[in-house]
Amino acid sequence: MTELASSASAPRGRPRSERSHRAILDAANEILEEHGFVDLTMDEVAQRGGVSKATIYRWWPTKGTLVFEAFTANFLARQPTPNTGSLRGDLLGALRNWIKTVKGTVTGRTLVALIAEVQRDPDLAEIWREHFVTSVRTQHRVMIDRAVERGALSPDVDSDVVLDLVYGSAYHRLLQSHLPLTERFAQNVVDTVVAGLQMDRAGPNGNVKMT
Amino acid sequence: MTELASSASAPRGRPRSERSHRAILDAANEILEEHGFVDLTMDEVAQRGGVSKATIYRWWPTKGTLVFEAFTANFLARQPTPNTGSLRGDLLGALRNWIKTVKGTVTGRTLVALIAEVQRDPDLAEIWREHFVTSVRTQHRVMIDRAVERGALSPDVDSDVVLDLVYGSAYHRLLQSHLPLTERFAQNVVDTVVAGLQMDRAGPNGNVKMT
DNA sequence: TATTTATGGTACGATACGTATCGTATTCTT
DNA sequence: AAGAATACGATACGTATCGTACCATAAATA
Repeated sequence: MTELASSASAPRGRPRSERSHRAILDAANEILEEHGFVDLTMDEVAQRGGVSKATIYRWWPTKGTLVFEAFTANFLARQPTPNTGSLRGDLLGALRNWIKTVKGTVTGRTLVALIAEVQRDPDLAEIWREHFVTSVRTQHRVMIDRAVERGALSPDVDSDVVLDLVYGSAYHRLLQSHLPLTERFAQNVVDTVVAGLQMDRAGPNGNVKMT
Repeated sequence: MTELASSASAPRGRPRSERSHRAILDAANEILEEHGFVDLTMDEVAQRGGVSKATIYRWWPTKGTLVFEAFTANFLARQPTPNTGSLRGDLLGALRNWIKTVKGTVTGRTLVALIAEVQRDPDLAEIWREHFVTSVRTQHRVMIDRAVERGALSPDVDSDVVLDLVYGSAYHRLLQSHLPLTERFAQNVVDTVVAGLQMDRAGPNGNVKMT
């Protein structure tokens, strides 16, 4: 990304300190665990990482972008896409993974805080959509594509709507906190969606014109 | 709330200025329209409302609570619960109302900002759940109860999950902005959910133990 | 009239983001 | 070896904005 012709010519000046890079991200993750996003201050990241604040701002324009990078790799690694042979099994497995990752965890609290921050910072919102939402959804969409390939699902099904139904309802409970993310909830959601999709192969999703 | 025995004894000192009360809420709504939640400052509310900042903080402990009150009545008034005689018609009508209210509007931007603020302020979160989420959901649940009464839906259906599916997916698109809130989206969501619920009267929601 | 409560005006404390400056360090180029 | 380019740590500062403190005054009751 930074330099495509890496072997041809090395960059001119002093190279970026990989040690500082890691120290900053590690410090950010530490503070996130201890205090959470709102009470994480850039001064503390600098102090604990043994770096200057100028160095942080040289590479991350805002607090949000820093926390985003500290968070993302960690989160994505915990979201493998299951492959159980059935749509129901895949969706339920994926939703269970997600719940386990976010429910009552630092990761979950940081996820919530980042979604909140995204609503306040348009620049971060763009990064969020392109580097988080898009990649997660691309991964998740595989489950639906496989079901179509197996012939278990009509190709006319709108995979975006399927993902919105499953994950939208889950994010809803995470953000509104009106009800807990239980195993029963996961099963009800997946069962209802899968039933709704398989009802008619031509499909409820073809009913678009029926008002 | 403030004084139950209103007729028996009037409160002792100078009464609250209803003029200032309204001026503060009006100013807040004005600024929300012009600048949005993040750039709304309490000083500007005070200045534009012709009141002192101390007066604002006497009645609203935080910026979030003030904006919440300025927003809520306005929003709730725009969310009537349709009664079309069918579950599909009701849910689709309600979802269309919601989309119309939030898509590309000041109300929508303020809703988003308040949900973000709720994630940062636990006190506001409690008010939000009790005075917004709960009342909206109570209203919406009527649509499902009516379907059960008509015999169109099993009483075993978990109405909370139904609401989470329909509104969760919609809030998901509002907050993540990955895809637009189109008419087609609304129809797909409602059709899939309704189909999933009616598939088997005993129901997908009875499948809880089947893993 | 005394007491109680609310108001407007304003100054101030606290916090924290993000910028600016400076001398120094590390690397490549010539 | 000298110079150019870039990164680094330290630190002070500007800026914004929330929320509090204090005052004299206004409006109501007892």
